[in-house]
Amino acid sequence: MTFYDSDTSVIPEVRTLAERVFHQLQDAIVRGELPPGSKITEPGLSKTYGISRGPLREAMRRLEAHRLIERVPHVGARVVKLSMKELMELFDVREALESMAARIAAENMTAAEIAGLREVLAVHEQQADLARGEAYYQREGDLDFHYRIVQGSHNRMLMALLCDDLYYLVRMYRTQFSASGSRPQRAFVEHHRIVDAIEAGDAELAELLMRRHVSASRENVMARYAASLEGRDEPSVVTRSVPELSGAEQGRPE
Amino acid sequence: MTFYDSDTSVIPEVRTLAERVFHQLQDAIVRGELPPGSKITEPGLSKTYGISRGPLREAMRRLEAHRLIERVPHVGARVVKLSMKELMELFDVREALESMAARIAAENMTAAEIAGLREVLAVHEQQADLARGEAYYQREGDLDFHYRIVQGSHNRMLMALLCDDLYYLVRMYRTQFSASGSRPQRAFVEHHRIVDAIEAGDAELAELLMRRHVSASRENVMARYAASLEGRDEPSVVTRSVPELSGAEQGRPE
DNA sequence: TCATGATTGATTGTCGACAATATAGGCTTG
DNA sequence: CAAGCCTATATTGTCGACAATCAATCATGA
Repeated sequence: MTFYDSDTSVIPEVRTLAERVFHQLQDAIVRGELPPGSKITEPGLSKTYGISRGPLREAMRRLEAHRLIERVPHVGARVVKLSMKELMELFDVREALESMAARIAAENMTAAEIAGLREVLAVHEQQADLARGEAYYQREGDLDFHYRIVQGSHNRMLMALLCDDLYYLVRMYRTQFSASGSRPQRAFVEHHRIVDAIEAGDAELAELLMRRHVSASRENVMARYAASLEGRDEPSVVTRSVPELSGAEQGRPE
Repeated sequence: MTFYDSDTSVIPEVRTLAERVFHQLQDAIVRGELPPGSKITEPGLSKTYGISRGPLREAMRRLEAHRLIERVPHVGARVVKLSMKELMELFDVREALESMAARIAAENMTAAEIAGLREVLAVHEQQADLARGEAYYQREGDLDFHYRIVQGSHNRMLMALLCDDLYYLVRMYRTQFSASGSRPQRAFVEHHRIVDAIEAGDAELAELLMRRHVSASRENVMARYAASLEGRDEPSVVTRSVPELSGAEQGRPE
């Protein structure tokens, strides 16, 4: 049970049909059930989820706002397909935003929140011992760690941008590029040092370390991508064909 | 004629009714015609703009995504009202994002783009000579300057976040807090130095200067706010009552 | 007089149907 | 045989009406 599941995925607000189907679609996209680039049609999803096109359009509009789908007027919508360039752009934005978050968190985080952070790290350490190759939990845990620091900034705008928008894209990229966790030890150490800086109230150091941490993650992804282009030894960038859900069609958006 | 007007406000896409009324509403909110905190109702706007509730709901959903209105299920929507805390949060995010944008822009901007930047600064200088007290154009020009640098980063995600979302909030704050431009000379100098760094390809310096520039602007706003709280000498934070458009009601959202 | 409850009014959520537009395929023509 | 046009179909955009929910008002009782 990860932290962000407890307040975003599991029954966040079931007040309206549009809300419900929005979260269902969001989950389907992030999990890879609706593969990137696949065309999604309103009548299709309408029948699949058993609702009218009204609330469905509203859900799709929200998905578009969160950059999970792309719509073209009078043409249709497709699940967003992150190119390597866009993925690097995402890392740039994360670096800028999360380093700022770490800086503010170092100034504002409560003792309880810091304790929670330490607890998360402890859980990671256990999982790192158990699941050596299966680094999936580690990666989800990594996101959990970043989640808590952003929340620790107590900056609602940062939280909205990172937690509500960008992190869904990050999770989506992990399924799209089938990113099994590399460099787990290094990341562990970096996480610990960041928490140390936050606990010491050293805002500048926390910012610097977070910046380096995200940047290192970016370079790691970039290196794996470059390696996968020449020698196909390391299986990283594979567009896995996933069973379709509603007229999923692996086509080029442009 | 500002730069961003040429590709966001003036007839951006008239493909659908929802698009058109979205931009109309966006403009009305930013210009202050729909005052912050006022409740907007679907039948009201529906009659005002002469369209059905369908496309209107779509437009409102987009406004919500851009953080210009806030919706509560089964209750209604209100124009967002920036508190001082949220305004400071906005400056934090701007500082993080725009400093990153300046860094990338210093690496990627073309000679033509840099020339355009210089031209913008030249226009500002003229306007600073002409309209001394009326610094409104200067402020809009300031936003124009920032706009071009973000575009110079060639980072679509940064452009989307800053130009499509945050800058509308910034313009809205300027009407909400009736921010007439202070510290114009200082800002001029800072702008020039930033362009110098970009032209020299000094990414680190451009980043640092932009960070300081945004931070200084933040501190300036903060100081004016603090001053307006004690002595009412300097007229800055005034919630001006604007003529209503459709059932505008100056009520507290919570 | 004040608190509490039901009732009424309005607003939002949802649905099905019609009109406008774009894509795909076949047909005609050079 | 290829290229361009035209038609047909499916999808999107828009509309009006009905149902569900919330806020305010008014009546009632302590």
